[in-house]
Amino acid sequence: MTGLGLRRVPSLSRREHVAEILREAITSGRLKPGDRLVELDLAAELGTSRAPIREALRQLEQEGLVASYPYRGSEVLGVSQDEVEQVLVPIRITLERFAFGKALDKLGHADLDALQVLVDDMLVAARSGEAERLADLDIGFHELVITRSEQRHCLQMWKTIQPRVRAYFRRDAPAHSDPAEVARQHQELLDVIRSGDRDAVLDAVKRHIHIHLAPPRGAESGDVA
Amino acid sequence: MTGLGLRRVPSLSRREHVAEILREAITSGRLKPGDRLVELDLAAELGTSRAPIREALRQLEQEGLVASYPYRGSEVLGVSQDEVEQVLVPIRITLERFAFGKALDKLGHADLDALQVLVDDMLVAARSGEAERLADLDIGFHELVITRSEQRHCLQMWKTIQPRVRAYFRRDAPAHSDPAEVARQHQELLDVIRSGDRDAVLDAVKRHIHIHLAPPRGAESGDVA
DNA sequence: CGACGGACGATTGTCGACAGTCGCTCATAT
DNA sequence: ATATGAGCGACTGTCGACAATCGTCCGTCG
Repeated sequence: MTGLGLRRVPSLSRREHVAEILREAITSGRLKPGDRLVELDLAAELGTSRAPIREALRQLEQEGLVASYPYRGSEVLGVSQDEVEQVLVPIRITLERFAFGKALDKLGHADLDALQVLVDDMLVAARSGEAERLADLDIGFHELVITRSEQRHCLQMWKTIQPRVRAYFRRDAPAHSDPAEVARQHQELLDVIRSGDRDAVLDAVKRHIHIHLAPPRGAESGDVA
Repeated sequence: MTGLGLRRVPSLSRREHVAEILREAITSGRLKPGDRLVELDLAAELGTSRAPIREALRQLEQEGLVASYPYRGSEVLGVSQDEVEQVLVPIRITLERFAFGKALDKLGHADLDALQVLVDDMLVAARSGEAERLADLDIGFHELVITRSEQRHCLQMWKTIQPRVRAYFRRDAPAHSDPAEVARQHQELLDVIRSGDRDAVLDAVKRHIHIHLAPPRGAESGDVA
């Protein structure tokens, strides 16, 4: 009975709530790679039974944040730089190019305004040094467009890989770019979207993600090894 | 009580078993897009309780084969041609290029022999018209290499998208290429792997998947719309 | 005759209990 | 002292029951 931070909100299933909490704890670094996840402990902590916990763990497993071994429990996973740069970033580009292309015709004025608000907020967050909030806004920007694309498989895959990317950058990557620059990049992208030039958008998305996630570190080339 | 096709095999958890059965039913087309999945029915059918069923459904949901709506159940999803060609294929290429690159140094003689056996079997399957078996061998070939790459995130993502690709081709795509050609393509790829030339392998993988999954249908280009 | 609203059936979400498995400890024998 | 293996906790896997929710059917009222 308890309910430690758990609200009686009916709009969000318990499982979704649990997954959210755990995902946040992992991507934020509060739970580190190698940490063990004991179902009973988590259930007690979140004031629920093990059933929702187990289902949430299955989901996090598919997201690559957690690994489970039969009868031996689950642990938090790490993410390698190679994986992020050579796999996750290209996949994100593929997904977003497809989604942005599909979304172009469907973005209305209200959507463009909402995107502009997000960008404006980014600037505010950047100035006041709220890194967490900046990251949330960044994610919100992309997620809004992908949602508008009405490609649910695409959105779902994006949500699947996103937490891993975020976990990597929050845990292992040093602050990699000027916060204000992040806001500026999104403004640029939004401007291109407004132009309606499909090819330009696809190209901008590619550059945007590359710049944003994998800033040039010098000339690395012999990476696959 | 019963146990309709359910073995007391302890090596495979019930959940994994359920997921396997459902995945097969969906990719084979026995369950069609729009079909409803009722937990209690599935549980009865598979001689188990709802718990493993639910966890399996969560997994299939992440794989994009089914969708669930709170308090309203789950249904089988369809896969569009656009999604396969513009999203799943590029993602598969990204994943496999990365994995094959990583696996190159780790493939021993035994592995190469195993791959050769698979290719030989493909030829047999192709000749006797066993399409199912041919597809299984195809998947086995790629999965073996990816497993050897020892990139578990990569393997897991591959397993996540693979069922969708298979479902699409089994359901909606007409027999798209000569069975014998499939075997030949893999022989070629294996030969390049044997050569050890990394760049050649990466290039071969790209071509292999493109050819195999998206045979030229003429000149389509205005697709994003 | 059509709109509204409560009751019902079907199905999902959650819970607590029990069974099975794993790793470790500790007594025993060599 | 070391190897062995039975016993024991701690935990996960599974089950059956109960609570919550949705869609629909049907009776009532305008």
